[in-house]
Amino acid sequence: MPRVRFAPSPTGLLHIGSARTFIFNWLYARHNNGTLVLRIDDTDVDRNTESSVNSIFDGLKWLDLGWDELYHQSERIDLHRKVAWKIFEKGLAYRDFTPASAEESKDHSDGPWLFHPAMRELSAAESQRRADAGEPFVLRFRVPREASHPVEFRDAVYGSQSKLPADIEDFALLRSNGLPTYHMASCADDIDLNITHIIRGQDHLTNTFKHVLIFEAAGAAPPQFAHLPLLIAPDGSKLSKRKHGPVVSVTTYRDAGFLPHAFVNFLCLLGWSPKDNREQLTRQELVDAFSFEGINHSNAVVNFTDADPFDPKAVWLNAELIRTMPLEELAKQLLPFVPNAELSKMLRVAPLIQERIKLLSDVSSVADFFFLDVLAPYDSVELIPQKGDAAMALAVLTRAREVLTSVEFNHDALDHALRAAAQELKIKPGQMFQPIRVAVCGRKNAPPLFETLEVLGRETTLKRIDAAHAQLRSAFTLV
RNA sequence: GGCGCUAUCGUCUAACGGUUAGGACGGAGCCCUCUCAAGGCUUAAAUACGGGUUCGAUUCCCGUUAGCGCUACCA
Repeated sequence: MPRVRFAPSPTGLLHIGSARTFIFNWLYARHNNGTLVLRIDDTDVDRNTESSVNSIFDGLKWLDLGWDELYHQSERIDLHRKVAWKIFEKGLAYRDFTPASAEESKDHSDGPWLFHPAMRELSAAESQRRADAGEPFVLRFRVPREASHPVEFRDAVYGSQSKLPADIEDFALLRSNGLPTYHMASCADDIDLNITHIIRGQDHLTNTFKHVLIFEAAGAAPPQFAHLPLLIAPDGSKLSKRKHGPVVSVTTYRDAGFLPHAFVNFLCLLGWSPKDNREQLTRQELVDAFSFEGINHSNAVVNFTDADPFDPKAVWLNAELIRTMPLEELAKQLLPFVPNAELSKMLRVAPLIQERIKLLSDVSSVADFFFLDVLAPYDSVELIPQKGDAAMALAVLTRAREVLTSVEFNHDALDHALRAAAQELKIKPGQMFQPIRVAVCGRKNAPPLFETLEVLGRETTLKRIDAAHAQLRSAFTLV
């Protein structure tokens, strides 16, 4: 049974790239009947924040996928240290007493910095003596320099990888404050938690050589690796909160009214494909179709602009899902996006807007007039129908008021009565409907008229027609 | 600078050496229609560049260019 892990570091809001890594881990685990471990990588005490941890949980819970086991790396530091010193005892790591302040002298301009020769060659006795004297040091991995054969591993996505030791620096295992580095903590935990597959972003591909070295030094077989192409911005740069703002954060999508599954579906299509032209997949279909073979090698652009912060494909996927939702479910989901709305009302509004909204939050701009007591001000010109004038609008409203006072408020009755009224006035149905629509909705673009009136009811309808009538008369000083 | 990864329509992607290079989103147009949507139909749009290998390269190899990543006592 495979065991995979998602290991976010809580240094900010949950990033959509992290969310995708989580999703791919989840898919792999579910596809293979495995276990998904959530591990909070919080060893960097200076940068970790409580709110960031909360943001991660908020985001992951919203995705509604779940996980099987939970660990906090900060509670496992003793284990990390133990493994580090085990590696030291094997002679595969050494103390480096170079002060942190001298680290800037590392020369990167001409090839990579590899190690401080004097420190790497320090005798065991001398090393021990200085440590006993309380001199601070970092514990560095002793990358084998004699061996000329490369470090190798096979990535499930990118294939065979190899790197010469001459290109790998003696990286740190333990910091001078005694805390493990990311590499040390991560590998020690992966070993201890029996992780069989590490699925993570491609930014770790070159780090993996170090990790292979650690696994071997610790006497453990390296797990399988699968690196994912990165998510990038339209300009090709990496997505960053500082540069691209809220679009990189999962909670932004939640707050904008994305359905969790639409978001998951969208993210899956970034860097992975089922290879059979399917775009909309259910959760189960994703689980069934997922494999490392379907993962691409090149970075994927999340297509957003300043004007349009969400990738159009994500929006489309969301709209498609909204259209196929059961109405009761849709109404419930819509409720939080309209202040003071009641479920009973929303249940009647939902069918009218189901195919007119792309995001749940659109309800507030598309259906606001159903929930308002008094309409927001609108331009009287809007009341004037196509190829008509103010007089026509006034005539329509006058006649409409008469008709709507007596007609039964259901779709067919309204349909017949209003069309008949149009015929009487010798105008087109469209010319009849527009002034009424604007009068009751406050705008030209709205759901179909008869259904709308039905939901609004006679009282509100007449009140708004009267208001429009009065507004029109004063605006055009008509009799 | 060194090392690594990558390169198909604007974007996401398909095409185990042989296709009129396919699909989706978005765009444009038409139809439907009480507005807006939804739906239907049509359409524009791509193999980064240069060399090989081959009867034949989007596909394999090399180079160039470009992008990204790593090169921390961050993760």
